[in-house]
This record gives sequence, structure tokens and C-alpha cells, in this order.
Amino acid sequence: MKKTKTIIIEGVKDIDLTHIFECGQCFRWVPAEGGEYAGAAGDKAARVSLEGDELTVEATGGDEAFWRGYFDLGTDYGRIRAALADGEPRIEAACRYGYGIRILKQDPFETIISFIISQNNNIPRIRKNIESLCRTYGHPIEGSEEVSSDGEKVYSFPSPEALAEAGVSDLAALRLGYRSEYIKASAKQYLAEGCPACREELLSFHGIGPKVANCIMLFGLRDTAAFPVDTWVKQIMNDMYGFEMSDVKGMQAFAAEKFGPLAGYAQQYLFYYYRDRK
DNA sequence: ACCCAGGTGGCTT
DNA sequence: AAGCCACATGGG
Repeated sequence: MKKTKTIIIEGVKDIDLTHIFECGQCFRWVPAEGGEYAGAAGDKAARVSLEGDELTVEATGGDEAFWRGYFDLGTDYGRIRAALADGEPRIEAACRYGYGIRILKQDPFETIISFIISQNNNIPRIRKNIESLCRTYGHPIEGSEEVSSDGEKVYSFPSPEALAEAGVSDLAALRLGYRSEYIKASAKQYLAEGCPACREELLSFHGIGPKVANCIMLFGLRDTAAFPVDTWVKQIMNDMYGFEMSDVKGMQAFAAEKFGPLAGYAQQYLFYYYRDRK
């Protein structure tokens, strides 16, 4: 008896699974056979495949509306790429390279903790850290073995309660390093105050600074004007536009002026293009 | 052995 | 406001 359900969404455009899942916005999806991806969003596990303009999601939960929202299918990315190149022609190569990227609508709490872990860390290790956090503080997702890449259970992302109650030394035992106390403190604050809605609230969390706040705004709160500046973007802005590496303010202002409410998309195309190029 | 990674907090100029 | 530095860990 099958525990998952299959959702077929036809007529999708501007979508490339590899680019979506490898562009650095999420950390829990892995390639499966035949170009498919398997992974999880919050407490839902799924396997995703694309054939032509038909997107198939085999999932343990979430209806079609949820997965449409997750993949941002209501947004016209062709138009966005055109608008970006219109505002700043030098970004066109990056947009072309990252064809099919979509900014996933991720759970805010998952985004908060994931990007706290991301600071001063590398992507393979971020993925491992998040995986051990889920295995220790999440729960095995019912039916997930039917969609996982290895036939094993997938674990849900931990709840705010679970992380707020975790011991800092237990978190540290998962090799989370000095971020352990940031995780616990932020989970507690999230529980006490609810989901942060703006940059200022995010910055009041222990372990969230300007860069991580921007990532959370973009990936978790869908504020597409957010323009996260990390070491890669600094390098891009230096190489392409001659900004001093320390002039993050200038980079932000440039992005706001050139791209406005689309700056987040621009950042993602630039980041992916440049990071892959190394 | 070494430098670095989707940085931040805290302290000192 | 700007400039240091420590921080935990392991990828390459």
C-alpha cells in the first residue's frame, strides 16, 4: 500500500532541477536516478522529476497548491531574466547559465537554522550538519522511504521546540561548532516571539547578521529585494564592477538601484554562475 | 600543512 | 563607523 501521492503539474516553464537544487539556496535535496531529485522540505519528503513541461512530485505530504508554491510556479522567470538584463546587461551571461533556477519557498524556521549553520562554512559540510540535526532532532517521515534516494527514511527538519530544548553540548556533539549556541538561542527566540517578519527582527537573533538575514529574507520570507553579499558575491562585485572587497554597502546600493525588487534573483544567478566557474 | 568556507559577536581604535 | 580577531570544523 503506497503511502505517498503523486502530483503531476503540466505546462511548467523555466525550470531546471539541477540548477534549482544545486544553486545553493537549499541543502536537503540530492540527485537520484535519471535526473530526479530526492529530498525534503520541512516535514515533507519528496522525489521530483521533470519531463518536458511536466513536473512530477511524489510526496509524503502537501497538496498541489503547496508544491506549486514551493517551486514558485506562479512567477514568470523568463520575464525576470529579461528585466534583469535590461537593468544591467552584464548580468545576462549569468542569467543564461542559471536558466531554470527558481527561488524555492522554504519554511522560515528551517531557513533560519540552515543559514545560521551556513556562516563561515562550506556547502558539503553545511549539508552534513543539517542532516545530522534532522536525524537527531527531527522525526522519521512516514512513507519517506518510498521517495528517498537510498530507500532509507528521511527525517523531518526539527521543530522550534525540539531545538529550543536541545542541550548546547549535545548540539556541539553533532559537530555544529560555535554555531550550537546560536541555534539554541534562535530557536528559543523563535518560540517566544514567533516568526520574524523583517530584517530588524532577524538581526536581533543571536547568530544572525546582515548576510544571513538577507538569505532568510530571500529564501524564507520571499523578500526578493534582499541581496545577500557573501564571499562569492563580494568577489563577483569586485571582478565585474570594481567594488572594493570591503564596500558591502556600495554593493547593496548598486543592486538596489539596478535591480530593485528583483535583486534577490540577480544575486542567485550571479552566485551560481560564479561559484560553478571555479 | 595550509587556506578557506553563503559570517557574526565582541572588543578596540 | 571602521578595523581587528576568535570562533569549530573539515573540504580541498
